[in-house]
Amino acid sequence: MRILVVEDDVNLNRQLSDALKESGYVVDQAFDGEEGHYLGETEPYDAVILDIGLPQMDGITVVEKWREAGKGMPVLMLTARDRWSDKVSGIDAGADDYVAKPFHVEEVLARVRALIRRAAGHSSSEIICGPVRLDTKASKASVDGIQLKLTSHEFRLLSYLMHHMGQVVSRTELVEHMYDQDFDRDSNTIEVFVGRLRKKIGVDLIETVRGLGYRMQAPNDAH
Amino acid sequence: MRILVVEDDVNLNRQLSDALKESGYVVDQAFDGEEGHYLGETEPYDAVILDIGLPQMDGITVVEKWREAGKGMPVLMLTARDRWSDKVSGIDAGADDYVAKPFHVEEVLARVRALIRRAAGHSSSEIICGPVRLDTKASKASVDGIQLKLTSHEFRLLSYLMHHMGQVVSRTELVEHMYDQDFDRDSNTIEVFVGRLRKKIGVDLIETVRGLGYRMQAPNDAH
DNA sequence: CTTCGACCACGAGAATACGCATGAAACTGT
DNA sequence: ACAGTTTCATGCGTATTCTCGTGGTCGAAG
Repeated sequence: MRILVVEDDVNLNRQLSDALKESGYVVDQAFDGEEGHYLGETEPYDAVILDIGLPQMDGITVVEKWREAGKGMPVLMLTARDRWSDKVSGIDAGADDYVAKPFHVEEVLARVRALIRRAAGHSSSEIICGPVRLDTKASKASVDGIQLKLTSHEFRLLSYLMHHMGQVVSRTELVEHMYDQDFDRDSNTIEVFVGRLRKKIGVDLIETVRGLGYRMQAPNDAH
Repeated sequence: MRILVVEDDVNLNRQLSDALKESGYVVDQAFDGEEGHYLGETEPYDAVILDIGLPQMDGITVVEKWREAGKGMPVLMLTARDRWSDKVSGIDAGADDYVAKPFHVEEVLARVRALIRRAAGHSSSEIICGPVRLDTKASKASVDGIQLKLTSHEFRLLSYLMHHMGQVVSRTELVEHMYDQDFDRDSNTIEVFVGRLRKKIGVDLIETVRGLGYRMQAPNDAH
């Protein structure tokens, strides 16, 4: 899962980004409205954390522009004080949620989790696919009840696949959501990781759809 | 749009319900956790507003039970002020959003709007033609409920035909949509693929219109 | 009603593209 | 410097796609 943090306060930005990375997300940072807007429009993020008060272009304008351009990713707004009118207009402009400063980082993390899982159409913080269980809250996964030991990229791969269960996920889509900005596209890294994941969670769970990508699904189709 | 309000404070409950009705929603009211849980499990709501502190059963438990039972409707939680940990656990239990008391009714309305808007984006994209079902989002197709195993070109062909159901689709049109750029015109690949598709989904569904192309249609023509 | 020509279906093999395993090399943080 | 992790290159096996040839079907015209 790839997240964009747009916040001009350098310290706060780093604090948030670090916490997110710790939870296993890939994070891009922006420090003013224009940079943030540009990134959000060109890169595919699973969620955006957006300060409302920003140099160059304020947060509300940024969201509005994204929504006009058809970008639908979930946006969590950071509002300065208890300016509740800001919150309302932010939400109506297209933001999906807000947190008032000052906030606990834990809370922001919980809200980001909720936004991402809601965007994927899941209602609880645990996603279950056959014997595999993904605990988004703790960033852990298990098979048949026993904990998995996954490397960070393996976890990101599993997480993305499980958030898009039943759907075919292309290689490029995976690359875009597992890595930040620049990454050499032609390589078989994804295949390698899929292979390693399959070895750990069982080979039947990730189906390969030739020419399109991969699909995660509980294996009950004998067909 | 039908909304459930679960709140034990009679005044607050009425206040919210009135505001919602004013906005054009249909509103049901509940005044304790058990009643709320029962209603939410038996009636189909588009959104629920749920107080966290309730008699009989607290809000977090209510959400958890709903989620376990597979109920996925968006839930907006009302939390007592400053109970930061409550918010986090509420969100992780499966609530989609929360508002801290005391709140402005305007704000609750904005959030309900946002929740419903989000939920609407998850209607599944399926095309059905007789016994054939095509799920474009998952890149899957089935006949009489059983999964089809289609290759990527077969799927593309089926997809195009089903998107133009009832219309005659010419060979060149198909070629142009199944292949990027240039393609050797003198070849009968399309015919080959139509043949293979017919073998998999049943021969009656794709009618050949001599001299023009193919037409997909549910087979009920006594002709 | 028959015949003719164009159009289409289908099978089987050849050519290709694709995904996978593997192991070595490069990288990372401790 | 070391152990764990990630990246890259190679070659192989196979599913998929394409080509080709034959025979069948349809429709119009005589």
